[in-house]
Order: sequence, then C-alpha cells, then structure tokens
Amino acid sequence: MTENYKAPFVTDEYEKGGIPCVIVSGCGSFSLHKTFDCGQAFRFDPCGDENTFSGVAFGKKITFSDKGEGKLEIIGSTREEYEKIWKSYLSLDVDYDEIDRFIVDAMPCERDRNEMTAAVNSGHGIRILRQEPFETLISFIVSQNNNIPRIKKIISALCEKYGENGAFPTAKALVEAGEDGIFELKTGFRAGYIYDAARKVLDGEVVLDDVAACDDYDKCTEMLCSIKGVGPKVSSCVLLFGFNKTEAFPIDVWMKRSLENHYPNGFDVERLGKYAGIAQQYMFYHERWNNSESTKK
DNA sequence: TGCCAGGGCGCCG
DNA sequence: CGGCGCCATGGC
Repeated sequence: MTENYKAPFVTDEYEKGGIPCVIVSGCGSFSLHKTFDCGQAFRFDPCGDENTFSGVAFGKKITFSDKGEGKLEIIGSTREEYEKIWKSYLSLDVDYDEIDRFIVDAMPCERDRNEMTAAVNSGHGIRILRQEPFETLISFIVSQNNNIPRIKKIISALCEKYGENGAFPTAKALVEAGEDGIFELKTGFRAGYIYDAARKVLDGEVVLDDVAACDDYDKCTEMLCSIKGVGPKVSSCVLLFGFNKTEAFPIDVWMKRSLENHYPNGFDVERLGKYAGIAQQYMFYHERWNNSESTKK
C-alpha cells in the first residue's frame, strides 16, 4: 500500500558550536508548526518564529527548524540519533498522504467526505508523534478539565522539580515526591491521580511494556483505566500519542463540537479503522482553529 | 463574577 | 447503565 513511499533522509551533518546537527530532506507535507501546535505534546515551544520548535524528549534537549522545501534541521542530533529516535518520534517514516486519502474515502457519503476534506486540508502536515509512554500518561492525566497553556506550565514544573537534568520525572521520582509534593505544583485534584499512576507503574500493577505489546485495544484501555483518574478520554490520548495505537479516537469537548456541528447524521469511527486517531487529530485541529474564537496561547 | 479548559469520580435514580 | 455535582486553578 505504501511501498512507493520515500522516507525523508539525512542529507547533511555538521556542528553548531559543538552541538551536532543534521538536515533531513524530503519531508514532503510535514508541518513542524502544526505538529507541535495541535495539543499532543506539551514540552515544545516556538523559538523566535513558528518555523522553529525547541523542547525536550527522551531526556534530550532538541530543536527542530523548518527550512522550507521539505528540509528539516535538527539541532542536537547526530545522523545515528535521527535514525534511531527522531525519525520515529516525528513519524517521518509514515506515508501520510496515503492515509489522508484513505480517511476521506472512508466517509460514507458526499457531504461527510466534504466535511472531512475540510478537516484534512486544515490539519494537513500534522504527524502523530511517538512520545514516551510514561510521560504521555502523566501529561494527559494533567490535561483533564484543564487548558493547554496551564497543562504545559504544570508539566514544566514537574520536570524542573522532579526530573533529572530537564528530563521528565520517572515513576520512582514522583512516588518519592508524594501526593503532597505533586500537589504543591498546582496540580489540584489531579495530584492523587498522578501519584496513583506513578505508584502503579513503579509497583508493576500497570506494566507499560505490556500495553505497548498488546494488540487488543480494549485490553489496553482496561489496563490504563485501572489507574485512578484515567478514563476513556485520557486513555485514548495516551494510547494514541504514547503507544502509537492510531485506532484510538479521543473525544473531548472540541471533538464533541466537531461531531455535533459537522456530522449530524452520525459518525461511524469503525470505518476509519486504524487511522481513526489521525482523522481525529485533523478534526480537533480544524475545530479548534477554524470554528472557535481562536483563544489560544 | 461566572464560565471554561484535550475529564473522571462518586453517588444517585 | 445515565445524569449530575464536584474536584483546583487560572485566564478571559
């Protein structure tokens, strides 16, 4: 199906003040800006303009810069690290153009195809990141009944206070911080949830590697939902962004609006199969940016 | 001041 | 099961 897809590749490798850099060419429709501004990652911020995003992932400080014409500069990565970490992290090994066509074709009627085309065009270039499971789990627990700027603030505080050298805190570090230590960082009623998640991961009551290895989506949901504060929405986000289970279809307030406003005849997620999560991300982005009083930042 | 934010829990019928 | 109040916090 995607055998004709040509993945981006490293075309240059150099140093900037002792920091290793690479240029990745052939990134096609990839949009750095949309990918880091669609509410899936909370540790990246624009640097100067919207063509450069800087943040931390896998414990590494990293900067991505869109140089135009399908060229992506990665500051803080060698060629080997690109191949091992960032290519997968950014999902640059996936043929999204093919998926976009599939998503539109999956709609049952012309009016729904038109609606979905609008969402796909709006979100065109977004890539589902492959983020670290534990970080994603805690981040989306923090996200509940919260807004994106404040989620970012809380996560940043967690990393500063309980992480090693800017990395996201380990389960052990959060358990040692205790519920009180977590509450101190303005996490509010979520402090107990975060603590429960960290404790269960540390004790092995929830094994994230088992979730990653499990092909039964409902079983994955069941494992994550055994954590206090993790329900259908949080677990689906964690499975989508932290485990690359792209059949996940998180429904939050924006998605409810999207479904109510644009798909009055109902919406059959099953038709989207394993690409439901990607369609969801387009719909979310479209609804949030085009059909709201654009209150963000 | 009141409402809302990438919700879920506990309780009630 | 489905509905509803509540949970901290900050921005508007």
